[in-house]
Amino acid sequence: MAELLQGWKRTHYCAQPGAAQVGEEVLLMGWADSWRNLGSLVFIGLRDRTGVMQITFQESELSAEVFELAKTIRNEYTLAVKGILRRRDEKMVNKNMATGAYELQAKELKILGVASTPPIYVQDDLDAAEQVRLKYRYLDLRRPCMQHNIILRDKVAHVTRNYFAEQGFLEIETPILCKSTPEGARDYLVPSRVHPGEFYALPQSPQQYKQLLMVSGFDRYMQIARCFRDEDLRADRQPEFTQIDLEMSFVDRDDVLEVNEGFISRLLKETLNYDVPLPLRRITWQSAMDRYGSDKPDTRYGLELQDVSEAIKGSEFGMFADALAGGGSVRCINVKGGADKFPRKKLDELAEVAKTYRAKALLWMSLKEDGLQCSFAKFLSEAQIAEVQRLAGAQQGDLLLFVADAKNSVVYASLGALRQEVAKRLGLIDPQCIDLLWVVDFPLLEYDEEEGRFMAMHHPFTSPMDEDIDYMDTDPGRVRAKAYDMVMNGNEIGGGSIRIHSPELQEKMFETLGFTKEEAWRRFGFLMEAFKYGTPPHGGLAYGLDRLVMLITGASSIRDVIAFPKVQNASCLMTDAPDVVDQKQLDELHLALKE
RNA sequence: GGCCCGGUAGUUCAGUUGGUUAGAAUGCUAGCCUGUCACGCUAGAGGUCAGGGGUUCGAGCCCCCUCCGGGUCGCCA
Repeated sequence: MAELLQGWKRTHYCAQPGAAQVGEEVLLMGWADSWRNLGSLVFIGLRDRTGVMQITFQESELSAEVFELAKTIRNEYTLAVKGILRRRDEKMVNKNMATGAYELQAKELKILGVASTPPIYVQDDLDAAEQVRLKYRYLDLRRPCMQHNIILRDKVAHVTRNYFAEQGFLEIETPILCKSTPEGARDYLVPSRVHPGEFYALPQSPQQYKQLLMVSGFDRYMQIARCFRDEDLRADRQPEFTQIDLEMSFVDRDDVLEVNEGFISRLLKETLNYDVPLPLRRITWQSAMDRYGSDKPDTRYGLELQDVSEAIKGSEFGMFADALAGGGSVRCINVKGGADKFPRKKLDELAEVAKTYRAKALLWMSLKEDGLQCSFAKFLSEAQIAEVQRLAGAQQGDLLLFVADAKNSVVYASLGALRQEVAKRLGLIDPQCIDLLWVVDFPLLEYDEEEGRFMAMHHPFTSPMDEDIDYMDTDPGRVRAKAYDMVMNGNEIGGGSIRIHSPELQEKMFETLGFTKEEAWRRFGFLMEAFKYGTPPHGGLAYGLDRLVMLITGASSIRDVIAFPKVQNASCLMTDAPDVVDQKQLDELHLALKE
């Protein structure tokens, strides 16, 4: 039977008592982490979020009633124990335990909650399937490593609020029930009871609200904001996630970057005691793509891409000729000393990686001791081969991996992925290294073949660069944006831009995106209307808080840093959401389900 | 929507060429034990082999479908 507290008050957390409390009465509350019954001596490990303290129940020192009760304790029982803190004898000290030099000699005991046999062990070395962990998430979260992640997440939130408050930012909440907007991710919709047939949307981000706050004069805004996107999940993507969202007025790009460099440096100092060298390196989007094949390059290792299109020009090799004729390119990476490390079978595995990203094939050139091996040597002259090797900086023992495609996006994506794969396989990544940089000068627009029009690469409120505005009519693909991403170890941890603050330019942007004037006003009229009443130049940035905490804790999925995450099909294994609802609820919302 | 991997005691797994009553560890239950800390010893309970269908004398194992979980491409302004 569960007992009541009846006035008992905890004096310490489990890991707190030490030399200062020896000989004193201490009252701890927590969960039974372990139990060992030696007959007339019972040991209980008592756990709370700070750690574990050993409790001893000695039959000779206790009333029969208390001792009998102690013998019934099993794992995960919730307990309150009153006792005297003892220093353990030298030979009984447990060096594997933070509190191993002490133990609590119990005098009184309350079993506050009994526990059924837990479906998972509440231990760090648990290897249960994630499916089981998520069904019993409340137990999974008792494990010290999970407690650590969640507590560190709290710390990140604290440092964030403190830093931005010091910088004069105001924390302002924005609505969760919003207006659905086209462009961007699929919205989660909420039906309106009062307005039959109409829907709210959950925010994909507070983007438009924070811009309106700039119009209102709250010139520095921040919010730890929940965002929702109805798209497929990944290890680092959940349907609801948290952003550290910022916006500033009367600033240009460098002002935003500077404030945020201060933030990331403070954050990594206070969480990991890591000193970030400032200012952060900046690399243009174009150069990130050319050198690393990615707009979020991991620059902890080399393996840079090299364009060899010029060298192979004129080759009759179909794959090369097609790539160049189609406006694409042939590029390679040089795996230094890789000639002997990738036998045919492993090259085939790498080819599979490349093919995932739509590369038609992976071509290779291996500079082995006993001569050149190359999948396309017969199509090139000796001079061309020599030139390829020169461009790639190839030496004896190196392995060159090539992708040729008429679409540069395929060449970039597949070689970018190969860089990562090769680096992982060869152990080129120093796990201690933290690599931070800005990627700047993103294209404003990118052409979408399916839609047959230009789409905003970032979002439609992003400002073009001043000197590129004129190209919006003549050559939209060439316009660069005042957009920037912060990248950490090959992960995009934050992104933002200077926004358009002129109603005319905003209208022009919608026009370029193929909106009619009417449509643009219907969807975004409130924003363009607002811009007519005196709008400061403004810009901001948003960090993915979950991703940031994942990187800081070293977790392999953001699920491990979110208390109650969803699984791949966006359901919750613990609550079984989403679920069917009563017909009455549907009727009230004027909804009929499709047969 | 596509591709890949997985689902066998509470948990983690093994299960040979398709062949008797599906095993191990751990956890759990009961008993013994005053210094355990992966406690030990003794005994015991515990299975919809994810679900459905098929092939076969016979299916955990082979085939088909479905469900569930993971990774990934598309998607994610």
